[in-house]
Amino acid sequence: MAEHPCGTCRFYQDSIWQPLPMASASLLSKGFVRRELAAGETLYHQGSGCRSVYCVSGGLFAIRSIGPDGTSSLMRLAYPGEIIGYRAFLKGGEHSTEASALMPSRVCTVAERDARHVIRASPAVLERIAKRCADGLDQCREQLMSKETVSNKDRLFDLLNRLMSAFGEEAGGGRRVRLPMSRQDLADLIGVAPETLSRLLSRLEREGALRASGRRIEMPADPAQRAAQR
Amino acid sequence: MAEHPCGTCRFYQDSIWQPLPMASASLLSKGFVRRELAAGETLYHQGSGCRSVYCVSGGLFAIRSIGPDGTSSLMRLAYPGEIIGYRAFLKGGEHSTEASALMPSRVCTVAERDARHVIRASPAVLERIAKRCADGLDQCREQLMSKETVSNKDRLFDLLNRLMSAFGEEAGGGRRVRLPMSRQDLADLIGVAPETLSRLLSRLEREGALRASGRRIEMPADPAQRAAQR
DNA sequence: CGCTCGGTTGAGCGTCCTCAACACCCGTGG
DNA sequence: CCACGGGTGTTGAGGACGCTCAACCGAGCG
Repeated sequence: MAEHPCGTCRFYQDSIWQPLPMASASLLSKGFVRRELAAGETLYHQGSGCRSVYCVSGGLFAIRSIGPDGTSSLMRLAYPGEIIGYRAFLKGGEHSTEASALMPSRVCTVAERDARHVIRASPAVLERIAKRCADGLDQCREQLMSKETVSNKDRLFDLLNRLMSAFGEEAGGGRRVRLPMSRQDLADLIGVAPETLSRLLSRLEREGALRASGRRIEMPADPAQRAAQR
Repeated sequence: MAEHPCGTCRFYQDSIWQPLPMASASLLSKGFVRRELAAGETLYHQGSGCRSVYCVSGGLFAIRSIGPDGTSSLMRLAYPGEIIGYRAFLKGGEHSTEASALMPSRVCTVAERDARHVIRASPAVLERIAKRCADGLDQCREQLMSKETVSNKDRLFDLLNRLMSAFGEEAGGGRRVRLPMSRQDLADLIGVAPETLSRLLSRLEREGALRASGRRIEMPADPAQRAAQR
């Protein structure tokens, strides 16, 4: 019989497609596509109108905004478990950003048509999508807030910590990670010029919070906490 | 018979409660309360859990965030036509901000219970609320964006223009408005220290974009445009 | 009168931006 | 093998902007 397509997913219990009555589940299965993306591949383009709902189930996505002059800037990251593309789905317009994989990644896709079918049959799904949207709003406001209250250096440190805990590995009394993005992207992410980012990294390094060499970042296990505490 | 409670509202055509089948409309009427607030009155408190959905139908509301240390800061304004309180409604948690009237104002309130009843009967309403949430998200990102790209002076000018067109009046070859908030609030709104706000105003004045005296702001009609163009 | 409160003005300072030069990595091509 | 060039990242100098602290001003009020 129709198993729930998210049944084996690591994020099943928090899935927006769950719980679902049997009939809706088989409806969902029809429109459900699991997709692997190589690093650099783009999932959807800014301005495109293909309004699927995507659930990141592995890897990392860059949500970029492309200015009228062609320059693009990394606005935020989407980690496994996050829903992306819901904004265009809810508003029914075009995507206002583009999403591309920063490392080999996987998404589960439900095409707009099918998603709307499922929602018609099970309105609770829409409720859960709306909740994700409200979460996104909270995050955005949080970001706006921290921009005023937290120093760029600290925000960079927080970001690196987040990446470290998501993708890092243990390495002799500390952790190590290979950053999946360029300095330029890193700079965009915390909202600073690349030169400034470089200097912030130097400062963190001088303070003993980390060691950086190219895209390799190492952080001492406990000492970093103590040093960063200051 | 049960008229639609929003029927006579200036924002009826964009109402989230519209269109609605007759049966749902009378359901809505039951939970529908129009409320007048005096300047300074607060609509809901941060941390409170009474999750009505509010529609601003007149006046102006301040959405404030109150820090753990008791200091409050004006995060954003809610103009007539906007829905507020939907975040707590969607997430089912407490309000993360407080809303208070900056001038004599009016809101239309639908209590959580009744709102959920209406939604159960007419899921399209939830869809419209979700859309408003996505709008809010867009606005928030827009704000984040403009923070990086637009100077504080220009952002202040834009804000004053917005207030001017919402609440200003014609006055001898220009427009005039009485600001419904303190300098501190104005400063919070554009994310700047009060001293800096004062200087920004001086600069705008020196450039001929406006004349400010206390809470009175005057803007020349066309010359301002030309002067601001520079 | 003197108080407080909101607002303005001034001085000093830190941070970040811009522009520019330079260092480095790694490919291609001689 | 080495020279070259582009892309990427770092470093330096100079300047703009906003923050903080502090003094001051004016209005409203006991």
